[in-house]
Amino acid sequence: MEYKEAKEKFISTWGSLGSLWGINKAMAQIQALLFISTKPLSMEDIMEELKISRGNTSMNLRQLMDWGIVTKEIIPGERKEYFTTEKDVEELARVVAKERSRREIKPVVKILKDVSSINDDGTEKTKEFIKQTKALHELTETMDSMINKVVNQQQNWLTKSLLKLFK
Amino acid sequence: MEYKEAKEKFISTWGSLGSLWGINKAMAQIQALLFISTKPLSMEDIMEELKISRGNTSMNLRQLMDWGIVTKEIIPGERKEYFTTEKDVEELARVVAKERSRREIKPVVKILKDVSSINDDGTEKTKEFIKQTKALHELTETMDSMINKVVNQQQNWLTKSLLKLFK
DNA sequence: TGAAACTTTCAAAAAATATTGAAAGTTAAT
DNA sequence: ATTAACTTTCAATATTTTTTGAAAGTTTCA
Repeated sequence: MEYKEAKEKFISTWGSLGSLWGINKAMAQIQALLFISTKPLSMEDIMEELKISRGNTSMNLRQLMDWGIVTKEIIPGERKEYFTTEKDVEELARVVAKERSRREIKPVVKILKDVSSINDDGTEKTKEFIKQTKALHELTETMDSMINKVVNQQQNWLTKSLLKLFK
Repeated sequence: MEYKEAKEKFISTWGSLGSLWGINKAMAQIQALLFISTKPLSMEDIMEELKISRGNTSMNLRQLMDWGIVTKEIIPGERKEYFTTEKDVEELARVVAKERSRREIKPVVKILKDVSSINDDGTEKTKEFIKQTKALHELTETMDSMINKVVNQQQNWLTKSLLKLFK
């Protein structure tokens, strides 16, 4: 396999994987492109490489910046804006996990807590509802706490310690 | 909050959360409904409660069965088919994690392995590509191995041991 | 075997989501 | 203050995904 083919395969795979980490295709592809680039890229560069429109590029770059994964790079003497992504995979994983926890898991934990706290009127269906949503609440909270613990560790802790632990 | 309101809130929250665990809204809602039900439900029951069509119900029940989360229950003397879901949250988490690993993570790990194995022609861009995709391959493989390790543990191991470890 | 009771399939329709592109907005240099 | 170089916004459009519903299929019982 040649560089060009491998690159295209990587970008498209990473793009379709977007759903797994909760972002859209273009967003994932832009990140993938920056991830393997040896230098910061301009909006033009990205549009050209991925064959997507200016508006699309602009909106998705903003979202990537909101996630904290991509940063603007100002190149002295240049008018254009350039972009780079976090190059360290573990830091990347940490940021993604943290954001998903904040955006998606925490709100759900809150709702599970609320709905599992309804008054027990003694009926079977209410008892079952409380029991099941409580169990879900506890599991979700445990998972979230795990994620956040991992996320707050030092560089390399993730691979080194966890791999030992689980292998 | 009354039972009815809590139930509706739970089902709709769980439904919109579907994306987090990689299934669609109707599928997640059917699972949620079965999860808090005190008895197996028929297709009619589900259609009625969730206000969705027969075809939709049938297709999504099949998918839930493919995932191994929902099972058909034959009630003696009844012509209709009834459905129940796995009621134990940890078993549920285990099944979901295992399926996602198999369906989504493993194929990606394979592609990452392939693309990171291209011939190093000595150019900077090829070197960067190999370095970055290798790092991603390793991380993804580590994560997947963790997930599978957790997934194969005994009942309760997840909550009891991991919580202690991370709290 | 016939027919009632039920489930599955799938083409068409609807809904949700992503993308475009051009106008409006911003910034920096002269 | 003007203009050139660039970015952002957003209504319109395209694409993808989900849902519907009716016809076809299956099963069970008499």
